[in-house]
Amino acid sequence: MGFFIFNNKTHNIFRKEDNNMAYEHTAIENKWQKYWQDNKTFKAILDTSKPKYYALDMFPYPSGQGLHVGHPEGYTATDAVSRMHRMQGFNVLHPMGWDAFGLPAEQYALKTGNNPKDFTNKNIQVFKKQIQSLGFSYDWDREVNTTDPKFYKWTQWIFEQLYKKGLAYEDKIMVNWAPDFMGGTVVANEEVIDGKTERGGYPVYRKPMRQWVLKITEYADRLVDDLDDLDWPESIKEQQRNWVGRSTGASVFFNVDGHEDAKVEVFTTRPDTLFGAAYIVLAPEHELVEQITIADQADSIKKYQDEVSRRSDLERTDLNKDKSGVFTGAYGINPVNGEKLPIWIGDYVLASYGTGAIMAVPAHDERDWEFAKKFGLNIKPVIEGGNVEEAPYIGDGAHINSDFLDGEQKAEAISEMIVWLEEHQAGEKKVNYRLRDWIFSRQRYWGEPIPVIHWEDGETTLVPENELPLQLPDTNDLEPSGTGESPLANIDDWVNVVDENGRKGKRETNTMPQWAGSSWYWLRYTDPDNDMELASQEALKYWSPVDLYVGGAEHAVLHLLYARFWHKVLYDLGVVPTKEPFQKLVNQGMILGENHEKMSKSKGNVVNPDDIVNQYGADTLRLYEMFMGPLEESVPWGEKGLHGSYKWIQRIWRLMVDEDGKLRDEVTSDNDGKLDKIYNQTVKKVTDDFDRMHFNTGISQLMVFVNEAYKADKLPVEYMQGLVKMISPIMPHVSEELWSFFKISDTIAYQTWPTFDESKLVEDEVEMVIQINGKVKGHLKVSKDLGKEEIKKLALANEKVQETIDGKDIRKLIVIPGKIVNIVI
RNA sequence: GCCGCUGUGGCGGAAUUGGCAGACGCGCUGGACUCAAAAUCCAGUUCCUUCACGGGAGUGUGGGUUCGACCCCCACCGGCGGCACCA
Repeated sequence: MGFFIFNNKTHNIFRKEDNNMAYEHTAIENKWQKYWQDNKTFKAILDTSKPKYYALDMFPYPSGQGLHVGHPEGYTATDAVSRMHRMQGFNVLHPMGWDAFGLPAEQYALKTGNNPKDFTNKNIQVFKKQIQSLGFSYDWDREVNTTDPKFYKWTQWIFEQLYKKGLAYEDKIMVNWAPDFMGGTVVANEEVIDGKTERGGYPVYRKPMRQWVLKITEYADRLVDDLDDLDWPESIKEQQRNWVGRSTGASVFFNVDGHEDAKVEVFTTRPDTLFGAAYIVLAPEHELVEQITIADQADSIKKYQDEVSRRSDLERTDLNKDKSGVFTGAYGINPVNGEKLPIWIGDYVLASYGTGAIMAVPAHDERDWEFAKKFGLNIKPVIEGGNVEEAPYIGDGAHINSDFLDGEQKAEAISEMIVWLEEHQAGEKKVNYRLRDWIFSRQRYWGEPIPVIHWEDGETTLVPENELPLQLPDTNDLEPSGTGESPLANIDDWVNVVDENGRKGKRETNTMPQWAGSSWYWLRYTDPDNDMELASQEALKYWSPVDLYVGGAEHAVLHLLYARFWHKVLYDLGVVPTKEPFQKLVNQGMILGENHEKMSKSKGNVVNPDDIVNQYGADTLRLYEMFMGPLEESVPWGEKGLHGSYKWIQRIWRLMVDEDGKLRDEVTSDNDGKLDKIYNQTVKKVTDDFDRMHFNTGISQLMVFVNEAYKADKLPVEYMQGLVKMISPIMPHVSEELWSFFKISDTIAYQTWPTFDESKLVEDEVEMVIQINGKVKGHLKVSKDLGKEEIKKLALANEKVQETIDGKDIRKLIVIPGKIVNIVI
């Protein structure tokens, strides 16, 4: 215990009367937030002489609920990375904005007769204030807002480019029609859960409707292949691959017996099992059904089709695993052996995937096997192994009953069959995708208007580029159209247009989905005020790509896939310089309630960040969220842990500041060397851990250093400055305040990140472990350069070792210099 | 059902290349300071056993590879997330 502790004790006596100089989080945080704002400390300026770093958060939807403690977790992580990079000499772009189109604002407006714009702007103000109270180093001059016409001008511009490239088209397609939802609207597949709308839980029906669709399928291969070069979590890449669902196989053509003009095309990933095909199944909606059905079966087929069309998706999949189907009476000819195969229809074959028709190989496919068992169809094995009467055999094996494929294994048989099919014009190699084109229109007011005009003569044109943005009309009187169109259909002034020749037309009343703005917003941050381009080439070249993108895993597929798609289209147009938008992606985990359950109002376990900031301060909240566990994991909130973080900040404060509010006398330029090793170790570990976003372990190393510093008599000023710098990415306010004691610079934000001296880390003596049969029996302090033989001798001479060996034979002796000796007896 | 992740003290979590399991924090226990409490500082804290010295067990379970396994391999069990008749 050094005199420093003693010193502290004596001062404690006076603390009761005078604790003015204690850590005052509110005053400090207000002071520095104002300083940063007034001085535009974090303004990012394009400067090609410096290396850039682009750290991005997924921008939030500014809901009326305000900020949740989950938000600051990811934000603090990117903020810490940004602050550290600034200190390491990078030119950092760290922006924030608002994904502000969306359903709640429109619902609110419909209910209350207000304008969604005002409501949204109010929510943004609340969100912004809350976010600013946490001290993030955003460049607020680059704030974007998807609902701002200056922003959505370019969303519309991108739509027009898609249209010109043939990637946006209108189609009458089956959509998810939710008549009870907001006066009737269409929702995307991904917004339907168990036959109900994701929000509100209204029933959803299939209905054909005119929709705008984006041809994302054209990019399917690139969306899969380009994942390989990205530094993303494997789970997210896997989800995207599954979503695109690329599968390689073959198309096989079956002629229909007695119908010269009819041909059934099936898709299969197992063309090698063609000799085992027992029957063919068409989706009930398949276009050939009517043509080939024989008169006797027509009634039952019709009845079945009606039945199926009334079934919801829920009944077709989840609830009904029982196979159903009806025989058409027609037969297909197996091209490889001329066998006649009965053609059935059944709803286990989906019209939307592949060709809507399959060849059934019941011996080697579970679904086909169930169907065949139920309807007593032939089950013929073509691969050895298993008993196909008992269960389908899915594994690999030698082919049998397969003519020229007999004896071959799966992979070989597949390629040989494809060669045969192509030679005989009976089929071809084929790649299929699960991914469907992206339904891009919504029947809503509060979204970007689709810049299209439908003229009375049937022509469809884009709104000319120089007339963009096509603004949403202001209105306080939103009415559901009731027809399935958006409320815009009621606003005659806006909908009806006349061109210079007197031709009449109507504007497209569909608007874009919420995904539109978020599919390109990160580009706008690079040059947010540009009226001529979505961003200048110079800015895009300098700042692209996003180096670090942090957000929740709930956007694993939709947002991140749509964003990649748009980015690739813009890349093809020469607008952006990189193939992919986000080089590194990190998903922060969820913050759970204290009861380990997801935070929700109904469970009463929601923590409001405002309360934490008031009681403990933003630095404590930031520290706690970074210390509570690995960023990627879901971790439960704990009030006790939060309090511990608060105490640690005060402990640092007291380490350096005395009761008179001055730097302690122990902080000195006189270095007695006692903290050399731990300090250099700390710089090394913290730099490394923060770099890898392992904040919890980096912070723990800083705690170790502080604990050591408390035991030291002298606190070298250089080390104290280094400490303040190292905590500044996590706790920026208190760091600025402590930094100001050194009177070096006004702000710590651009001070140089500490470096470590490697020579201070190596010790002349190392402690080695002596094990006997893998169990630790003793330790050995030796010179780090000592040779194996000497170590061996010393180890064997150890008293404890002698005792344990007790004259037994040594069977083996392993020496790893500097680490371990293991004696096997 | 399939795919991915995950399982370590009372709790959150460490262990970077296969080399002393449990860093750091919370909680708890004890001590110092105080009339007292709070705060602070110091020390201890995986479990079982022992007054103690010591001994034994131990990273979801069972096996394997290795001088040595939280770490690698095989099988199984539990938790979380995703997909789900995708041919």
